[in-house]
Amino acid sequence: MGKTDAFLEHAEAIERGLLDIGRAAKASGVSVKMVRHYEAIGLLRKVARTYANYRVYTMNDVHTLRFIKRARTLGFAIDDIRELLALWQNKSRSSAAVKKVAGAHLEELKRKIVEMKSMVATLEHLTHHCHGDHRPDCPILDDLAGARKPGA
Amino acid sequence: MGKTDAFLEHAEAIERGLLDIGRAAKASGVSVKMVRHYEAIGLLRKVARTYANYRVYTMNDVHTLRFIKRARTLGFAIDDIRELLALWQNKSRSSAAVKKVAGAHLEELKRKIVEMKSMVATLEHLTHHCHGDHRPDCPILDDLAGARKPGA
DNA sequence: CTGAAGTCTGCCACCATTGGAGGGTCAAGG
DNA sequence: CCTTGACCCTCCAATGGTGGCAGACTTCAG
Repeated sequence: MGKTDAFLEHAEAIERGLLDIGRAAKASGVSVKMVRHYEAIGLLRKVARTYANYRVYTMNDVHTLRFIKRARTLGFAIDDIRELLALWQNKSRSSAAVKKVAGAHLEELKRKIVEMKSMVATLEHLTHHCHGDHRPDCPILDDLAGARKPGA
Repeated sequence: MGKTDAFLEHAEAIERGLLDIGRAAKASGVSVKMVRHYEAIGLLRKVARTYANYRVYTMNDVHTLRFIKRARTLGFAIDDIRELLALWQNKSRSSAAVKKVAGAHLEELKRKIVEMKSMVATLEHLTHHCHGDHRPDCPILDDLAGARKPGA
């Protein structure tokens, strides 16, 4: 508070343990592109800049980026992550609120898996019955064309 | 060939068993929007028009739309469908070519399922250990924040 | 001083689909 | 004839998350 906020020259910032965007990206596993993007959409605070307008990150920012990265890896959507970040930073949160977000995502994942498994089942059935040779006859195309098992 | 191609007035077209886009959409299960889109990207031929510039579809077009619809339901990408449609319409195709497209898609689906299952496993583990009550302590946030089982 | 590597902003592309704006057309009924 | 409502038309934009490129500037090492 007392000290001026905008000291900030690149070399000096690095010396003081701060990171430029490249280092922050490497340290968090998020691409430089996405680091900027997350800032643009308000997932990450607007970070400080050097005189040359370079972004300057603290280790705290890197933690946030890692949090985002991990959440993305678990398939959370950006808006979910926005909420999770808010909960993370809110020390009077309830774990129920967190569990609710995770639970909804979990259900969505399961729903999608069921859907894809159904596709897989159908496709495996069809490919199993497809000769896969030089001849044109193909149950896969028959199915797509709407032929429903002529024998059944 | 002999007869002029562009008779085409709306009422007459309908009488002759042709369909306007709304009917074609309903008959195929594809939305009106997407019917136009599929034409725009060359998945469906450029259909004829009435004098008033309304699109006119044949039952053949409806079959194609159903084919596309079914393929999308099975998760095929547009470019895959483009290829499948070409194979469908090519009577000297080899079933092997069809099987190859389906097989690649199948593998991709399986890959995604494995990926999502891994997410589900992690999330279920975490939510299982989350109290989900008024207290702030939450293993889900701990995981996202990078805390790796302090006990282990 | 020069060159390479890093950073800045801004814009476009992907994929499939939906939505809207702003207009024309068709059919039914007054 | 005129209105009304349900169609249809085209064009444009947005979604979500990421990558890529262009043109300009900065930094740092040789």
